[in-house]
Amino acid sequence: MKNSKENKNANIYMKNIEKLCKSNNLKLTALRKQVLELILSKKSFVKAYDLLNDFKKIQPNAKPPTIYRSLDFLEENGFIHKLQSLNAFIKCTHPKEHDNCYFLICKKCNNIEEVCSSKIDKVVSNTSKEKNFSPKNVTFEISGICDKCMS
Amino acid sequence: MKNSKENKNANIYMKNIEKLCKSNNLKLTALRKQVLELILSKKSFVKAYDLLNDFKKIQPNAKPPTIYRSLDFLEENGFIHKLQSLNAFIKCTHPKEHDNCYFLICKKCNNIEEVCSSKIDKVVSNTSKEKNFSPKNVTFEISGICDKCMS
DNA sequence: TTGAAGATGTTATATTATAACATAGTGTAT
DNA sequence: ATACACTATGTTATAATATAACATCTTCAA
Repeated sequence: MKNSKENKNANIYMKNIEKLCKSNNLKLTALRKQVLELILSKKSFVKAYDLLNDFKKIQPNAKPPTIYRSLDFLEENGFIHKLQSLNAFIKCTHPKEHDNCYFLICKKCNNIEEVCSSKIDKVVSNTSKEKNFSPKNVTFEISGICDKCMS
Repeated sequence: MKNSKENKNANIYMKNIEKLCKSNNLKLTALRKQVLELILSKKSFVKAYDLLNDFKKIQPNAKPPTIYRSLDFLEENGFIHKLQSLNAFIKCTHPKEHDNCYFLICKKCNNIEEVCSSKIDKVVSNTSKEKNFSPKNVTFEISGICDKCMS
């Protein structure tokens, strides 16, 4: 039963988020939790309006700001990422455990791999020192063809 | 006379683009050239619809596809970059001379610094080998506060 | 208990981008 | 030169993404 395994993983993930919110004094409201649950239920990234349509099944009068505000909260607190090159959203694989990460985006199967590496932090911090630049947000996305789709 | 200096630089830049198009058998049509000129006339990035409004001064019946098609051509051939985190476009500082580069985006003054570094190529190629991923496009944008705006 | 701050509801609209089809220009094989 | 295939541009319409602005409701601390 793959689905039940996925549900279990999503449950574990959500418990972790709840704990993080508690310890960071963040309000994981019912709305925000529902939106996050929908995002977790996806195998890959999700578009805001697809999420809205999903959410309308729970709450038929939902509107774009409903979704976008929750996305803002979830992103600000590092629970999800926005993929800028796709205008899409995806769960963070290890919330609050890392700073920067990058994404391998397969154009064929739409699979996303989130990679955390100290190398990218080094590139960012080295550049920043060199240029006297104070970095706040990093977007690093590599699109191409993944292992599976190559063969 | 700062403007005349900038015009001169834009002219030199355009001569180079013309040469590159000739040698790469690319059609730099009047339309594409005009759009590129408008982009070159900007100190920083430009949004597609601002470009459209500018362009309407030359050709009042211009429509979004007019601009987007030219942007596509210019981007595909490496003469401009799309800044994914801003939905904006900016000239490439050294067309056809490099593969990957990244951008330091100042949130205060909107200045963009294009940085080319072999380090990013290394991160990309190392990751790709490790993950057996075949990279095609790289988006790497760091937003923050620049040197000037820090002081 | 009240009132300030934050969260959500709601309406409207702004912004970004592309589909689809018509027309015009360009180059090339005959 | 001509016709025909290909590319570029014109044009209409609409899709897709995102936010402004204001109303109402909650929450929680003073």
